[in-house]
Amino acid sequence: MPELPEVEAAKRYLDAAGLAGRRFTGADLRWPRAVRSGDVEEFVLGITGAAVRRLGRRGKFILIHLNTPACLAIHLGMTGSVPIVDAAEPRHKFAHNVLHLDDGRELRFIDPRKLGGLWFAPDAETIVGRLGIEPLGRDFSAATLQSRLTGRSAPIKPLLMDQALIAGVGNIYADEALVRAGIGPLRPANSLTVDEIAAIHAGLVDSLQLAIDRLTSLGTSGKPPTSREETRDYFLIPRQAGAPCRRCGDPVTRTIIRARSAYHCPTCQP
DNA sequence: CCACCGTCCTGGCTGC
DNA sequence: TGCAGCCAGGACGGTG
Repeated sequence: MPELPEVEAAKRYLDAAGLAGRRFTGADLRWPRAVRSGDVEEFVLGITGAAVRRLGRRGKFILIHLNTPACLAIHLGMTGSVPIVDAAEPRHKFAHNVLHLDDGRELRFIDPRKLGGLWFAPDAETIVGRLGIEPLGRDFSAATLQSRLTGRSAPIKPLLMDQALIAGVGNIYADEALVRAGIGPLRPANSLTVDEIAAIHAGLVDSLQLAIDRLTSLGTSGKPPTSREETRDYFLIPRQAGAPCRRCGDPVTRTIIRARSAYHCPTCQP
């Protein structure tokens, strides 16, 4: 479930928790398969002793830039979270992997369904270099979106979720962008007009920014935001078939597109 | 380029 | 109440 807004909120949480400037003193990897960058030994050796220079985000990846100057990256998958807690605190059942800090705290990677992951690489580009454009970046415009969609005959929704095309958009915000634009998820990308693409662009930017504003207004104290309960009521499209569309009140429809649940309002999105 | 499949995982749900 | 079985979800690799 964490998509760009939730990952951004998690990154801001880590910033607020004072991760920058801290040094990793070691790692306890009880679920080593979470390390996706290859060698687990290399991961542990790479971060141990390294200090955090600054935090960043690219798509759905949290980037922890080190002073070495390698990079540690975290992907939350669907159920991941990254609280920083005192090492003495009892460990959560699913806190399989723990990175020790030099101030007596630890960064715990909690991930019940184990779809998230950890990366270590000499530089961030190695990890996130293949990602597409940042939808909240300066160079993401209706025109750039259009150029990236030209010649594509696939339905628009899975294209919006293609990380190599646009970084950070997942199932929920793709649906949100499309309902804002009034466009059905199955519309072939090459059938969209310039105005429709502009509406999708605006819908994407609006829904992502609104979610970030909401998540961060909840405050960064305590545990990282988990999104679900916190944003669910603010989605235009309820994620339940038959539930009323928040815009027109008509029941929304659930469609399976590429093995993903797509919710849309047949009235608002003809 | 497009579509589909399997893989990773387990909490939470449905149906019997 | 118990239990079996399915499903969701993101990314990636493979096949046609």
